Amino acid sequence: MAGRTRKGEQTRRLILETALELFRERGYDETTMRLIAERADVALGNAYYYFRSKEHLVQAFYARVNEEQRTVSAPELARKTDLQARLSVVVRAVIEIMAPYHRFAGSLFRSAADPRSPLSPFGPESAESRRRGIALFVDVLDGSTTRVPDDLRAELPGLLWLYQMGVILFWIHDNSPGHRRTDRLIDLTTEIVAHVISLASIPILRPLRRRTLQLLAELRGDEP
Amino acid sequence: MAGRTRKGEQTRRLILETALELFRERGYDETTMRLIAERADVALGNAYYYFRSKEHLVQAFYARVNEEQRTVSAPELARKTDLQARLSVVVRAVIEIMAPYHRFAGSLFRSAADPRSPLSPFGPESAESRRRGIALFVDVLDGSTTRVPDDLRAELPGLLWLYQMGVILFWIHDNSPGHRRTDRLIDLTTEIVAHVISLASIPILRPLRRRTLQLLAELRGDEP
DNA sequence: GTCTATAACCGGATAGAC
DNA sequence: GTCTATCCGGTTATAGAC
Repeated sequence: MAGRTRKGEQTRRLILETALELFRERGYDETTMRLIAERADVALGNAYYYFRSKEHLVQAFYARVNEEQRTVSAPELARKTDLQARLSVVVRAVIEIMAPYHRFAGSLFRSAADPRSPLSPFGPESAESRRRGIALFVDVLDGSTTRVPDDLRAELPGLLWLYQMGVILFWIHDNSPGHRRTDRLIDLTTEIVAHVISLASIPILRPLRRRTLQLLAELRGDEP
Repeated sequence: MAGRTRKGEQTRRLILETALELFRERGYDETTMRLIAERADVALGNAYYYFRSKEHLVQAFYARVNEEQRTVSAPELARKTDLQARLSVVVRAVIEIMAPYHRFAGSLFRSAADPRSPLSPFGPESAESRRRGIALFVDVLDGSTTRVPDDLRAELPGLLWLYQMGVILFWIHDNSPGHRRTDRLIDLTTEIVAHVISLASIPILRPLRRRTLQLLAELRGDEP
């Protein structure tokens, strides 16, 4: 594997930092591999030695966002027990971290939806980063005072992670100053989501809940 | 504009049919503009004369799917009044029509999520095709016997169109034979969706409904 | 307005020498 | 690990024929 020696690690890091810098400055398409290599003062082929493709640079970006999201949210999560508040903290964090990459993130989501792309958040190459993303929502739930029915508890983190993906998709299309519209979306939707979760226990909705859970259970299992 | 004369229309059609054929056979990336031109027996430049980019060929694909979905669903819609049944008809239709393009559709959804891509279903270039897609769900609702609160009625077609996009996204990732898993998803989710819509009228859920509609109202208006 | 032919540019990706 | 040279395909440009 690439980047095993001290020197290799340094070169790898240099290339990644340069790439992220350029992504922020110019977006995805305008950032050519040639430009990354040039600014990092390495040969084009060398960039490809460390990152098999331009898309693999993006995987590295995902991993970093993930990591920072957890770090940034931790102190606030330690202080809050209200489900809406906790949800809001982590979702706001991910948007805040990605903020400098707004333009970049747009082109990014391209590959995200392609199942054969190594960048698809649903694909096998992203399993690890997805697992970590979902794990954060396990913490969000575990630390909250809201009562969640046991059957739902198992599925909820994955659903909340999907919800977060939805927010990110919205943010990508949001050009309001300081992503105000996305902030507002988070305000309103975390409230709705928390409300729905608390309603999930009431009797009239039991059939709906059972049906929904059955659906989720069925869809698990023979995923490619 | 290109394709105004009879002959031009024919050439345009020839290029499009050839492209769709190749998309079915080889997917998106493997289908080069050079290959399309070659098999259609036109010059490369001529293909670009009728379709400004490879992505514009895809817009044409969207339009056709849209059109066929309406045609194929029409007879069944004329006979059914149950909301779940009607929903099921149109969503199944769109999957059936796209079935031969499964691999192709995967790479397709790439550009779909990029707001700056001419293919984004949320972008201005797709406004017309989106409008038509949503219009079909207006028909689905209008012909059904389910009672829908007035405030919700305005928003629902757009939401159902989004739901359909979700199904398509699932289908893209579905490799089960004969897209059985997607069929099952449609069974279960149309039932859930229809159920939720019918529940929307009951009093306990009124606050939730109001809040959700307020959210949607607020998000409309200053979209980029 | 339609179309051909051909050359060129650009950027992602790879091969193979050092 | 790193470089240079090269391939490949989307896209553009040009010049001219019907």
